[in-house]
Amino acid sequence: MMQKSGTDDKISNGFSLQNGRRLATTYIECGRLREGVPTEMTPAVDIGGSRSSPTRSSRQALQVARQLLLQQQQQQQVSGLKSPKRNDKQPALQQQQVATQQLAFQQQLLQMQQLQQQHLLSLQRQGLLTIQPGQPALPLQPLAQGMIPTELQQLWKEVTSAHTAEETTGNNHSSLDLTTTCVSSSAPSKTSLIMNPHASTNGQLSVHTPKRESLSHEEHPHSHPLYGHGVCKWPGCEAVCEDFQSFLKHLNSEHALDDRSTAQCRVQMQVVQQLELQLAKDKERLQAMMTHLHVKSTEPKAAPQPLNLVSSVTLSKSASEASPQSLPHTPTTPTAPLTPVTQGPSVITTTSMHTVGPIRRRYSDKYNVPISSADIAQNQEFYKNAEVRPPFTYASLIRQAILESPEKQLTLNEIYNWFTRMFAYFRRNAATWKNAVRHNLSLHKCFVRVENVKGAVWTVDEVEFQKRRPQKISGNPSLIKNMQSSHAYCTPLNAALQASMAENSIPLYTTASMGNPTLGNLASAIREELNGAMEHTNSNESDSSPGRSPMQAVHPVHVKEEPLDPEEAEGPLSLVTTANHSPDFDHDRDYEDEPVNEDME
DNA sequence: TTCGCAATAAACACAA
DNA sequence: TTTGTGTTTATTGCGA
Repeated sequence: MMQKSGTDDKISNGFSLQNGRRLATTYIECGRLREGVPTEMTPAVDIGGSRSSPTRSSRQALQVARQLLLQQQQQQQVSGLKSPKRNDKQPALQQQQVATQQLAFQQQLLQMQQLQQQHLLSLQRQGLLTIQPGQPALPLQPLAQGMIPTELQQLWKEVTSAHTAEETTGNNHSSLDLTTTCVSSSAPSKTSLIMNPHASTNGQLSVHTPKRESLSHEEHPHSHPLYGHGVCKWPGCEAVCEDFQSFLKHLNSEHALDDRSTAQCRVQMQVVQQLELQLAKDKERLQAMMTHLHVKSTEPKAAPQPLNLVSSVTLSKSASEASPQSLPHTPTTPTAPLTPVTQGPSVITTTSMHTVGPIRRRYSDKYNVPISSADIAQNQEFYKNAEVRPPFTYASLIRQAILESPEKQLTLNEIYNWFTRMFAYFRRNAATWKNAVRHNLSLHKCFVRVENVKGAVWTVDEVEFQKRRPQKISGNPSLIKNMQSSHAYCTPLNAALQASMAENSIPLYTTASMGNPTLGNLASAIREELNGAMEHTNSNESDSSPGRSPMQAVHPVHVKEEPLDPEEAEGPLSLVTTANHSPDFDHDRDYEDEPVNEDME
């Protein structure tokens, strides 16, 4: 998911081979120099304005402008080779020119400051950017450095015109689109600029679908990240290009490697940097949240935790620090993952999951719930990509696999395939879990072997399976109450996320990832736990009498998606049954069955 | 402490 | 003989 393609490097490489590299190099070097202290990228010109008052910023901007102009004067006096604009006119003329430019430049700086402040505010308002104390604002200084006033003037003209046009047209991505505001096309040139294809598409940052962008670019020789729908997608350009050839021509002529393009590129880099920074911060926040939740859930006891999502994270992080005894590894050699797990939507890096080899572990009985398909879309991608052990018993997983099949029966091999398909975790240590699968199939009476024309298939005896259910949460009132409140809290959230997912026909994690990638999982996990608790409470009443309707016997019971009255926890529960293949899941059935949820405690 | 369950490991039998 | 499938037993850990 992370397009860690190294924006700096790409652009740096591109620039270093092209004309006009001076500016680019200046910027890159600037960035490198400031790498260690990103929060001080703009010590003088804090265009973020989140910390300094406008007055102060203006004063600082003026100081910077003066310094820049003085530097330029000195350079012109000393060498006189650097700037193409520099001529050999008399010093008086120069000074007059400089004085004029100085005024304009100062104004430009101020205006740019204000403009970028507006953008930042807009970003902040929409939650796309969080500038915290100590976090760098968009650095203006690198932008200003190395640019001569006339260039800035032109750039500023373009910026303001584009920005005005954008505002009047109500461009809905204006908040993100700092780069769009920076350009219109009019510069001559000769060489093409290597842009990071991940960085921008039509001025919009392709943070959500970077892979698709790059792939399409590679797969189709005539596709280009900067070209689409017959339009040049160079930020702010949108020139109509009849075909790809004319686009290339346009690209080479209008967006060549000159100072203007360089400046645009740098602005884009800044935008990307900010977004990456923000992403990193959100990731960190998520980790902290998960760690916190895990810690809270294990505070009362020091026993080793089941290797679920949360514990995986914390274990992997603390494994080296904590006592090794807490993780009873088996003597078997930990095998490397058979298939490299793609960095999916999950923010949990898979590398952090690999550290735990085959471990003798067991899950809390509370996980022994039948897998509901209601929230499966939210977790399928997660378990498919993240090597996280699904918090379900083998029996539950096998049952789910079988029930998902069109004929409610699977061969052993098909069950294997389901496991590997649905869970990255089961793509390694095959011998172990396959043995466990076979063991479970044989052991549990709920799995019935049926001789078929094509061999033996396995089916599920739901009545038998349900008999196992009372093992779970034994109706601990406080626990149920706890989960109920959680459920009541999460239900609206989950419902909203699901609605969003349904609207967009996309997995929920994608939608959720805009805000918090794990909310969907968390909500569903809590809900599933609640379902399990409720079901058990219910089954305690009904299990003794197997007079359930076939539907109830076959399909897991679900708590109605409404905030529950806490008082109901110990009393009769309002329950509705949900078909295993609910309509809201059917649209996902193509993908290959379903994953399970409850990935978090 | 006991009991039941689940995970894991391993041995074994059988068939293709 | 190898491999896959199926069964069974033993051990361990956890929660009730």
